[in-house]
Amino acid sequence: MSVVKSAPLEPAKRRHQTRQRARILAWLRETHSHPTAAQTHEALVRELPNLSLGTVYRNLEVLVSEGVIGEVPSAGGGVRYDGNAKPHHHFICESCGAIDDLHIQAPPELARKLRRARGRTARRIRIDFYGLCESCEPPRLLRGLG
Amino acid sequence: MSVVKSAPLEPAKRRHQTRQRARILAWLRETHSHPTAAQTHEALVRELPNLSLGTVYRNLEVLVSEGVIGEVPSAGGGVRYDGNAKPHHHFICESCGAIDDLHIQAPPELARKLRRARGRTARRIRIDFYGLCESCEPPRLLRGLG
DNA sequence: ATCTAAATCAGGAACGCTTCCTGAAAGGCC
DNA sequence: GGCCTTTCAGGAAGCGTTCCTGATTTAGAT
Repeated sequence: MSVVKSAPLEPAKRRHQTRQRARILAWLRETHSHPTAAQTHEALVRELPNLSLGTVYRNLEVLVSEGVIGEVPSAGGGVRYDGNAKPHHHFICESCGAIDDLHIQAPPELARKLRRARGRTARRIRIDFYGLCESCEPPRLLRGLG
Repeated sequence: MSVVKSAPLEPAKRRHQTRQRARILAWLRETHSHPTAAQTHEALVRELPNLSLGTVYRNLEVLVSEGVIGEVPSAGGGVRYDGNAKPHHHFICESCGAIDDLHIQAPPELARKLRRARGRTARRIRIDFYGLCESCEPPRLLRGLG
């Protein structure tokens, strides 16, 4: 048996703060798009010339696990990241794949419906609206002439 | 310039019906889980010994584009397939990843909120509830003693 | 400021899932 | 049955992600 070390209370995990992670988070927050890991790397490699793609992946993973950023499963199967940690929903363009944040609340009715249907409680509800964004929507003239 | 062929009206696309595609669809429908392409292949390769994984991918893609089955972007980043084409939503267990179909309707209020917030119309709304499924939920005795 | 141990990094190799390519087989239509 | 097209199996190629290595950076103590 091993003796329990009387170490001082320590946080879940000791983390160093690094320039790389700080820049990744900052850029993710000032960007309103929802970039992939590769896009994040591409955007930052100018100011951190030897930032490696692996580092980007690792740090995105860390930030997600800390709940500082969010993941958005995107259309093409890839994962995208979202610098906005506050719960919100998305409008996703079926044509160009653009993702737009929606700051609307899920109606409490939904939680009730779930409880009725399954007796379960949702810790989180995610709502994705699919449609055509403003740029991809064909102009009215071509649509509703009849 | 080329002369326009006076071909008879033909459906969107002419498709052969094949045993492979039929079995993939049938199995997807009788399965209540939401399998990946690999799992689908694994399940069918017994009765169709030289079914190739590429064929599974191609046919799943065809069935999705026809709207006969649905895609469910799953937690691990992979894509899962859903033999149930009728629109429905999902309850996803945060612990074990199980996906359960919910046959509830999105409240019309949601479409209104979207219109108010962005002036867009949703062709489809996806709602994912995240929580703990029955098997993963800790028993009441351990929870609410206080 | 210097030193030390642990965390993190860059770079590249390895891995797994998905797509693409080819010749062969089966389906649909006459 | 005969012909043309679609679909198939199998394998190679492609792409995104994870893993591995030794080198570097960080935080905290001296």
